[in-house]
Order: sequence, then structure tokens, then C-alpha cells
Amino acid sequence: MSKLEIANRLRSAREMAGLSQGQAAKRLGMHRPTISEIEAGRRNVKSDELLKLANLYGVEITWITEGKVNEDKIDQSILAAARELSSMKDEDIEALINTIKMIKASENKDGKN
Amino acid sequence: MSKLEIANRLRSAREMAGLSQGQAAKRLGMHRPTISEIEAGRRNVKSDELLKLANLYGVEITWITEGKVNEDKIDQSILAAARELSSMKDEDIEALINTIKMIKASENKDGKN
DNA sequence: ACCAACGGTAAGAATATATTACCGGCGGTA
DNA sequence: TACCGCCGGTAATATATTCTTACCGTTGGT
Repeated sequence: MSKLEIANRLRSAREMAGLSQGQAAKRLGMHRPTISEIEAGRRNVKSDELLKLANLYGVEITWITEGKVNEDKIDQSILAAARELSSMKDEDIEALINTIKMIKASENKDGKN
Repeated sequence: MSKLEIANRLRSAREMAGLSQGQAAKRLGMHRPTISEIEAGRRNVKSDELLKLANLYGVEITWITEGKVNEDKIDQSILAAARELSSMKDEDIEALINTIKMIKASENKDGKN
């Protein structure tokens, strides 16, 4: 199903990025047959591979997985937060705080290419 | 690494969606231990699972994988409330906003189990 | 006490992946 | 022609992961 579509879009993205399977594999520390099998739809893509592939190919993950492009950047974010906060339920705030802790805990991570 | 972050966000998303591991597993035709192991960061998430999970939980894939959401706008009413939380850094605030949006989205979803 | 649901995890079977190697095709070039 | 280097596909098998069932302790309700 969407596995094949993902495979196809991964191949398209790689080609649009002007990379061979070998080049992509080398850059990501993967083996070339892995790329080949993935693009053939015979091999699953792990979520962290998906991240690295999308990043290397310069596309958004949602384009790989769903074929959709996400638009804008977060700008007026803080304003947004304020309003949303006011209508949140207590349990949601609790979950939110847990998430904040999580964010804090994983703060020193790298995500860029 | 990001595998653990993904695991944490998957758990957060599930909880915010108000689903137990068993409910989520049943809905997606997965086994409960699979969800458990994924959320513990011991099991890889396949790309199609990622798709289904994000969909079920009512969050965007990019939030799961990268902790980011590209989305719209809101107002400025309760700015003060947000500022209270704003001993955080900008990047954390950004993540916070994304989380809030996610929570709101899940509220209107199929909250019930 | 019971019961039901939750989430964690152990263990062996089943499946998937990693890694190496080999294949044929294709452009260039001598 | 032959040779070369790079490309992408794939076979083989040792290794790793996942599936599946089952059991555990905890919690909340009756």
C-alpha cells in the first residue's frame, strides 16, 4: 500500500537530489542494497532512517509519507500558545508539563544535517 | 538518540489521544507488546506504522519524528499565561506550542475509546 | 475478596535485515 | 573490439529483529 508509495517517493526524492544509491548510502552510513531494497518496496523503512533520508534529500517527511507538503514556518508561535493554554483542561496541562520535561531532557540533541 | 524521542512522543500522543496501548493496538491491528516496546524505545517504528499511529493519535508525523508542527495562527489574548511558562528558551517555547496544538487537536478527535 | 484493564516483559518461533558478493547495463575511451 | 568505472538489482546466509503467547504486578471498581 503506502509502503510502495513511500518507496517510490523516496526514490524520486533521491533522484531529485541528484544522488545515486551508493552516494546516499555512504552519506547516511547505510549499505547500498538497503537503499535498493527500500526503494523497491521490499524493505521497511525505520522511522529514524526516514528522518535521515528526508533530510539528506531535502524534502519534508510528510512528503515522503503522505505526498503532501507542509507550508509555513512557526512564527507567531508564542501568541498561539497563550490562547491555547487558556482553554486547556487540567489533565491536558498535566500531559503538557510532562512533555515539557521531556523536551527539556532531550534538549542537547542535534537534528540538523 | 531520536529513536527515544520518537518513542516518548508516541507515548505522549497516545496518552493525549486518550487511548490505552491495548486500544491503540487493536485499532491498528497491532499487538499490544509492540506498542509497549515501541514506546519504550526498544523497537523500531516502521514508516507505515508511523503513518498509522500519527493518524490514530491525531498528530502530524513531523511532530512525532521531529517535535515540530507546521500550522496556523491564533490570537494574543492570554499572552500572559504563556509568559509565565517562558522561563524556557525559544526553541522550547516552539515545542510547547506544537504540543499545545497537538493536544487541542486530539481533544476534538475521537476522544472516546 | 474478586474482577477487569492497564502496562511491562520473558521466551521461542517466525520473519526481516545486514553484509558480502556477483550480475548485467551503460557511457566513455583507447 | 576490449576495457574501465559507476550504476542499480539481487542471491546467500549469518545475524538481528520482530511476532506471538503468556505471565507478572499494579490499580481501580464492585
